[in-house]
Amino acid sequence: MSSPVSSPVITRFAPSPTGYLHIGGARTALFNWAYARRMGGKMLLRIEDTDRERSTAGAIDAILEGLTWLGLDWAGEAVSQYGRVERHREIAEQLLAQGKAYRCYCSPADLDAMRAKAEAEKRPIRYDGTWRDRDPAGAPAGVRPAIRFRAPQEGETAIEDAVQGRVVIPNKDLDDLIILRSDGNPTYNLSVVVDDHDMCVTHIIRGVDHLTNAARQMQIYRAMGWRVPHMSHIPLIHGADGAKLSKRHGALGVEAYRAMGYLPGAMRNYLARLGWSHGDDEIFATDQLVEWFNLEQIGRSAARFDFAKLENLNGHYIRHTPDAELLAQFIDFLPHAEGGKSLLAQVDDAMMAKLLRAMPGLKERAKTLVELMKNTGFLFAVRPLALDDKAALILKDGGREAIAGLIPGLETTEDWTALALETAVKAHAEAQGLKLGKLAQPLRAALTGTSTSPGIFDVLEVLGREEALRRLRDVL
RNA sequence: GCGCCCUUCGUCUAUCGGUUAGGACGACAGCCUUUCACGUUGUAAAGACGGGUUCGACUCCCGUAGGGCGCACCA
Repeated sequence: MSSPVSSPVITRFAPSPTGYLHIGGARTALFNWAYARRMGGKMLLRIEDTDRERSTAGAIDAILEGLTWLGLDWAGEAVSQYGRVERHREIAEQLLAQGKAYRCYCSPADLDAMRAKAEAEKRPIRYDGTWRDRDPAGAPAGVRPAIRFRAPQEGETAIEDAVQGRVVIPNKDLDDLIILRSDGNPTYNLSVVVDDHDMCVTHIIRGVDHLTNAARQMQIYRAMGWRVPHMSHIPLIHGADGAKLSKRHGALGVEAYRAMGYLPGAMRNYLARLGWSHGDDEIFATDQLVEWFNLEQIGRSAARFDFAKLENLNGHYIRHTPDAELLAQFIDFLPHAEGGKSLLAQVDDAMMAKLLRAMPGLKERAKTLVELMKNTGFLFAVRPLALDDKAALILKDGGREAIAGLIPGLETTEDWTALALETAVKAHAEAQGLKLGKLAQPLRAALTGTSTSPGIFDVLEVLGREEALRRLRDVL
C-alpha cells in the first residue's frame, strides 16, 4: 500500500516485447520519463511478456537498447510481467473466491459462434454471460474453464483522465473479460492492474488505445479495493497521410532512426513537441523539457509524424553540438550506419584529427549523420580520385588550366592554413582577372571529386599540403 | 454495428469569450556567397460544416460530416 501523504510520483513504461521499440512507444516512454523527473519521482520499466507465443528476447533487447540510446533511464531492474504470474493467479483466485469472478466453460469455438451470431444479428459483439450465473455443476466434462471477471452490468464507469478529461463508458458496453485463461495464465488487463498496484505506480501515462481498457481495469481496482492511479491517455502518432503509422511513415524501431543519423537529443525534442507544447517554444534541451513538462499541456488530437521537421531539428542539433562531442557521436553512429563499418575501420588517429578539423565545415552542411558521413567522403577518398559528372565537367571546361596556373602559388605558400591559402588564391584571382568561383570550383572538383563541399580553403587546409597538391597534380 | 475520442495554415502547434488568430517546419521570393549549406529579410497559407448561447465566439452547447481508437483465452 502506498503512503497517503506526499507519496513520490512513480510512472512506468510497459511495452510488450513483440517487436522493436516504435516511435509511439518511444514518445510514451519519454513522457513517462519526463513527468517522473519533473516531479522528482521515478520511472519503472515493465516488460509485458505474458503472451509467451509472441514475446521474444530479441524484442526485449531492442527495447532496452532503444531506450538507452534515447537517454531514457528507468529505476531498478526491468520487471518481467511473466515472472509474476503466480501473483496474478492468486488475485484471480481471490476474485473467484469472493464471487467477483466466475468460471466460464465456453470453448473458443463457442465464443466464435457467439461472435458470428451477434455480428449476423448486428448486435454488439460481447460475451453473453452464459456462465455468469450458471451452476458450475452443469459444466461439460473435460473442459478446463477460464475465469471471467464479473463486471457490473448497470451504470457506468468514469475515468478521470488528466489528458482526456472525464470519460464515461456505459457498463453495458463492457463485458465480462477473461482474467485467467483456461491454461492458467493471466491476461493483460488483470496483470496490468496487479502489477501497477504492487509496483506502487501513481501515474499511468500510455496511449489512448488503452482508454477502454482503463475502464475495465478500473472495475478490477474497485473490486480489489485498490486505489486507482492517476491516468493520462495520450493521443497516438499517425503517419504523414493521417492514417495509421506504417513502416513507410515512421513506424520504425528507434534503431532505424539511429541508423538514419538522428541525434537522440533531437529525437527527444521532436517527440516532446508531438502532442505537447510549451507556448511557442520549439527548440529546447532535455533539461528544459524536464523543467517544463506537464500533463495539462498534452493535447487530445493525434499528431502526424513529419520527417521534414525532424530533419530540420536534427540539423539544428548537429550544428550546435560542439565539434569534439559531435565527432564522438559520429563515431558511435558509424557501426549503425549503412556502410559505416568499413569507414570506421579506416579511422585512425590521423583521420580523427582530420575529422575534428573538418567538423565545423561538415556540420554546417548536414541534417543527419548519414549526410555528414557522405560529406566526409573527400577525407577518406584515395588518389587518384574518382570524379563525378559535374566535377569532370568543371575540370574539362577550363578547370585544368585554372589549377595549373594555381599550383605554383600554392606550392610556395608558407603557411598552409585556410586563411593564408585564401589570401594566396584571391591574390592570384585578382592578378589574373578571374572571379573566385573560376578557381574555387576547379579546386573543389580536383580536391573532392565533387562539385559541393565545405569551404574550399578549409578543404585545402584539412587535407594538408602534400595530399592537396598531389590531388591537384593528379588532375592535370 | 456498438462505445469512446478528435477536428486552427500542407504539417506540428499557441490561443484557456474580446488578438490585425501568433510561432515553427515546409513552400515561394530576395539578400549573403567560391559550391552546397548556414544565416537573414519578406510573401502566401488556418478556425470542417450547420445551428444555437452571448453585447461578443476558434474558444461554451447541440447536430452533421470526416478521421482515430476500442470491442480476443493479444498486449
